[in-house]
Amino acid sequence: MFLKGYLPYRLNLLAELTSARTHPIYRRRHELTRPEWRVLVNLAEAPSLTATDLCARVPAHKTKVSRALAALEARGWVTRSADPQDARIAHAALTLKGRRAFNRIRPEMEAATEAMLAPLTADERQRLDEGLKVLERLFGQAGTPDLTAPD
Amino acid sequence: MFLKGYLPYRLNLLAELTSARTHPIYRRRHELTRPEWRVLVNLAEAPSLTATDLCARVPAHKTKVSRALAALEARGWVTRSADPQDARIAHAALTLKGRRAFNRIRPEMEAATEAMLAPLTADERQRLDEGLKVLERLFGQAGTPDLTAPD
DNA sequence: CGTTGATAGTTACATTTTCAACCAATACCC
DNA sequence: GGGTATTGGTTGAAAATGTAACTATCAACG
Repeated sequence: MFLKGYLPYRLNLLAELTSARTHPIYRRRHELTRPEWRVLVNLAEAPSLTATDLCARVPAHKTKVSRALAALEARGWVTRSADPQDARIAHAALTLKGRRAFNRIRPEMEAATEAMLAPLTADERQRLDEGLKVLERLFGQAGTPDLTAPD
Repeated sequence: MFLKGYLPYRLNLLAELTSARTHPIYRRRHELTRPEWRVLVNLAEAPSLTATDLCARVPAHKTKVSRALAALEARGWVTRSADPQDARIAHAALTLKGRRAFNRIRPEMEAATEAMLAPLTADERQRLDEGLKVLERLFGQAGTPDLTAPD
């Protein structure tokens, strides 16, 4: 069988299966698309970021980030302020309302993830983490594909 | 930091990074969407499958499978034949042309994956496989989310 | 300065995906 | 049988994404 040992398939399947538990939380319960959620998380972890920063951190193509920022701004969760040096750049930051929203959503996400992983022993969690780290190191160094560009 | 240790994010990112290497092959070089490619692979591994079988194996929502099958059929890579017992069911199978196409694409996909993993030692590959198996076992047994339904 | 090229970000259009009906055929049940 | 619910699969409209082109600003160099 080709599929069962095929790494991109295994990863995509596992990613979908885990997302199936968490996606509905931000999607249905909080009406956020995935790029919006990711932008929200990243903004929650930094005082302010430009769209380009977000592209690298999310990571996502700039059109996704642009639309996610526009949606979050329209919702009053994000403000953008012009850079004093460079008029092309805007610095995005969470508003108080945005931070409160994140603080509401975050524990729901963590609870869903923990519930999913509950049956795993400490040793299994360790092995899972090790395995993912192998790939993360691989991509961390060498020619990481540029996700900010389209395929 | 919330994100760095957050499993769904880690898995999605790794899945995207690996797919970034393989996706262009079936996408650009062979003009296949991802659902079409997955349906193709699954049909290559079974003599024939119904749309419902494919939904479970791909896994994907039935509209994706329906459209993928229609596209592959239009291309002459798949034929569908009616079930003699139940007129609702159609059995899909690869044509010779479809099988040849798969036989052309498969080694390209394997080569791209192997090139990506080339820097890994045997031990690292082992740890990666172990880690993924932990999750696969977890989902294999308990309440696996139903990907054939929408979120 | 003035032209040329790069960069930050948005917008428009095509393709995909999602989601909610929908049709046809079968199973269930009285 | 005859009604009702289920199942297999398709279709159409709306939402999301990918892609390319575009605007505006800045940098570099003559």
